[in-house]
Order: sequence, then structure tokens, then C-alpha cells
Amino acid sequence: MPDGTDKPASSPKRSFAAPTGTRDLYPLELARRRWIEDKWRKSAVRHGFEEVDGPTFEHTELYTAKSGDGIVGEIFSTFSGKDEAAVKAMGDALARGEKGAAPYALRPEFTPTLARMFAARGGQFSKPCKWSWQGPCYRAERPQRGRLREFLQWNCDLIGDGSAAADVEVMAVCVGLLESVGLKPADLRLRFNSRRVLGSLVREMGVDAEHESTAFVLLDRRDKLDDDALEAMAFEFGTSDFGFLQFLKRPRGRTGADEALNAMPLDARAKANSLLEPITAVSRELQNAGIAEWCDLDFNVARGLAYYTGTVFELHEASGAMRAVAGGGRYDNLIETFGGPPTPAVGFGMGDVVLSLVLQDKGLMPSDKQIAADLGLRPDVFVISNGQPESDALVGAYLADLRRKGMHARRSYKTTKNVGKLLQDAASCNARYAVIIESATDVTLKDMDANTQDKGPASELLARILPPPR
RNA sequence: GUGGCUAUAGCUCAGUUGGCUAGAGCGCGAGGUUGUGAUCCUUGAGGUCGCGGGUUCGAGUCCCGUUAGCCACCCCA
Repeated sequence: MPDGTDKPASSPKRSFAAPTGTRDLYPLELARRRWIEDKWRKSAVRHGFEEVDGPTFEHTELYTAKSGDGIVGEIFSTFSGKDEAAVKAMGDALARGEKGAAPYALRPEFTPTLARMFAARGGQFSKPCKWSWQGPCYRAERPQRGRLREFLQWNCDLIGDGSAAADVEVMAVCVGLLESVGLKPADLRLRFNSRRVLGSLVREMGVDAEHESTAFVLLDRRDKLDDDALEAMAFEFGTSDFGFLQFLKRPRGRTGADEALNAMPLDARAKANSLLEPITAVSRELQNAGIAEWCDLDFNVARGLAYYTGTVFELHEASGAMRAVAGGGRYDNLIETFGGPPTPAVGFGMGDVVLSLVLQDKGLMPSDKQIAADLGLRPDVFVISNGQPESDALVGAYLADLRRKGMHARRSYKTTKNVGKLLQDAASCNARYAVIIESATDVTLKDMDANTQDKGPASELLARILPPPR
């Protein structure tokens, strides 16, 4: 365009940073992520969960319907780009000072997708249906320690069984993961509660059904607010019934059933034992499953998501310093809400960000070499020339042959003929064996772990390390 | 969305009360020595000091703005 500017034809260089809250994963970092994904998947498989997957983005209404305001406010809105009418409508709404909603949302969590999937086709599966999933989720939050805008989540859900045993089966796969990465009950605590029990208790204390969910919010924040702030919020929410206020302001720190019951009004306490039955059922099953030592009953756990109906739980670092590693619970109404048959379901989600932090803090993240070995990425053999021209010429043929036979085979790209430096190259990629080509027929086979080697005919020595023929 | 802290090489950091061509270690590349993963020696690449203004004879250094990152609140995996 002859616009008279003398800008050079080549546009100026511009550098881009990754968007806020996202991660660029270079080989070592991706290997660490794969290691976690591998542990997740294996834990799910061991416990009999089958992997499913769904779309990265959904209709926005899928989340506005049931997820609760917390998550809805963090949605990344998405347009198709071809739907100019929708883009314009949102622009107009914003211009009028209204809130606009995009037609699509990047998934902030997977549970609504799973409930939608089950509502659509769940009838064809035998019950209970045990599904696991892992993949990226997106939330437009301000990043900080343990929190990003794009993160990985692992979900395990058990659909079609409303029993306490089902609740505990889901908790058990979560604990199974922790055990598989070397964590101990002293490191992490699984705090559980029941919304149904909590609901009947607060009703006994004078809170009506309409205010039940705001009562849960208050209980969830007990540890973070002082009595005055709690009381102020309670009045604001219209949940200032005397009995409930006393319960809300009971001493902090102790979280078990006895402490909670002692803080309740007498007439409520009288009925409490029968009201507590759902929780005692869970406790029994925790014993049966052998994971009780990981778990604490905690009346402060209510969970933010609006769709939880029964048992709820959160997994926290024992010191309580860090945010939740995982959280979940029972959502018996969600599938019906999405047009399916009334179906009980329970599940949890675990994020990779906090889990990685915990593993690092505890020194449980394996070395990069160990991770590569765990993932089957360790080179089987490293091919080296002894520096003679006839050996140099054979490197490519050896590589091709070994690879064709199923070996992970590598070579050096350095120009040096120094065997020591080439072995250093082999060691730095953690190759299991090194093959030094000595002549047209002979090689030295070096066991890099044992630091032993033999020299002889190639056909004979390589036969030792080749995988058995199928 | 609110607040605090930080910003010099890929990484970890020096850089004096403002003063010559901005440094080190590690890592990366090349070469040498010892036919075997170590050690050692030589050498190279890589930075408009986050970006934009201002003060000054002179700014990596002082001031303002901005962006990004980290941390906390909020919320949550």
C-alpha cells in the first residue's frame, strides 16, 4: 500500500508471553506432568474406573444452571467467531451496562459435562457406572501459588449408587492415588462431612430450608472469620437464628461430631443421633475400606458448589497451609436436572497444581531420570562410533536396525571422536546400554548401569539386549 | 476485582555514593588431553539491564507511569 510510510517491508519483531496463568511445558516439565497423569490413570484403573472424555467447551448454560456463583464468575467466555450476531448481542449488552453471556464457556470443571453425558446415554451402561477423566480446565482467576488459569484436573465419579459405600469407594480411589505417590496420612487429611446431615442439623437449630445454602456458606467460612464477622454475615443473610448462631460461634479448632453436638441447642441435640446416621454410615465404610486413618469428620466442610447434596469432602495438606488438593461429594440431583433419570452420583476432582506443590514440598517428586524410567522413556541403547571411518559409516545402519526391532535407540550429534565424551552423552540421556562400533563385525556392548562391558561380534552381543521375538 | 513485593544472559545471582565497551557460576555450542561416563585446559554463542517517559554532562543504579511475574484477599483444584 503506497501510504508514504517508510516502514521496512519486514514487520518489526514482536515477542509474546504466554497468557497469564498458563504454562509452557518443556521436555522435563512435561515429563513431570505425564508422571502425575500416569499415576492418576493407574489409580483409577486399579479401582475399576473407566476413562471418559468430553469437550473442552460447553454451552454456557450448562454451568449457570447448577454450578453456583463462584465458578460462574470465573468462566472464560467463548464465541464461535462465525456467530457475529452473538458477538454483537454481547457487545450491546455490555454497552447497556448489562452482563452479557457468551454462548460457550471453556469448562471450569468436568462434573457438569459428565452429568450431561450420563443424562444423554447413561441408560446403556450397567450400574454403577464408574468413570474417570483427566484433562485441562479453565478459570479466569488471578493466579497465585497453587492456582492457575489453565490446570489439569482428575475426576473419578461413581454413578447410580447412592450408598455410603459408594461415597467411600470414591474417597478410596483418591486415597489410593496418594499412597501410590508416597504420601502418608500425616501429610494430607481427607476431611468429610454430609450436607444432608448439616442441613437437618441447621434446620433443627431454626434455619429454614430457604436459607440452608447460606448457612452452609457461613459454616464453610468459620475458620477464616471471627465471631463478629460471622454474626454480621448471618444477619445479612437472614440466618441469625439463635441456636444456629451459637453453633456457628462455637470454639474453633475441634471439628468432630461431639464438639459440634455440644454446641447445639438441647432440643436439637436430642434428635441429633438419628440425624447423624448418614455420617456414621460413612465412618463405618471408611473402616471397611481401610482408609479411615486418612479421614477426619469435619463439620466445617460444606463446599462451595451448589449441586452437592450429601457427603462432601476436601483433601488438605495436614498443616492446613495450602489450598485444597482435591474436593468432591455427592450430587444426587444433577443428572436429573440435565434431563436424565433421577440418578445418585458421587465424585471428586483433584488438581495437578497443588498436588505438584505438595509432592515437591515433601520431597516426593522423583528425579527426572526416575520419571523418564517410570514412563518408559529411558533409551535402551546408545550407538557410538569408535572414530574409525568404517565405524562412522555404520552408525546409521545400527540405529535403523535396532529401532526396527523395537528398541529405543539414540546416537550422539556431537562431532567429537572422543569416546569418553560420547559416553558422557550416553550417560546424560540415561541410556541403559552403549554400543561402540569397533569394526565392520565387532562391537563393544557396555552396560551403563553395571559399568561392565564386553567386546565381540555384533550379532552375538546385541542378541543379549534385543527384546524377545513376538 | 482489591492490595503488597519483585524485574540484569536459558537458570541462580553480582554490579559500590549515578561514571569507560554490563560481569560471574552453572547450563548450552566448538576444540584439546586421557580409548570409557570423572577431572583438567582453551574457546564460542547468548543481554537494546521488562517496556515507556523524566531528572542528569552521564541512568542497570534516582523519579513517574506501564506491563509481566510472584504472594495475599476473594474463590477454589
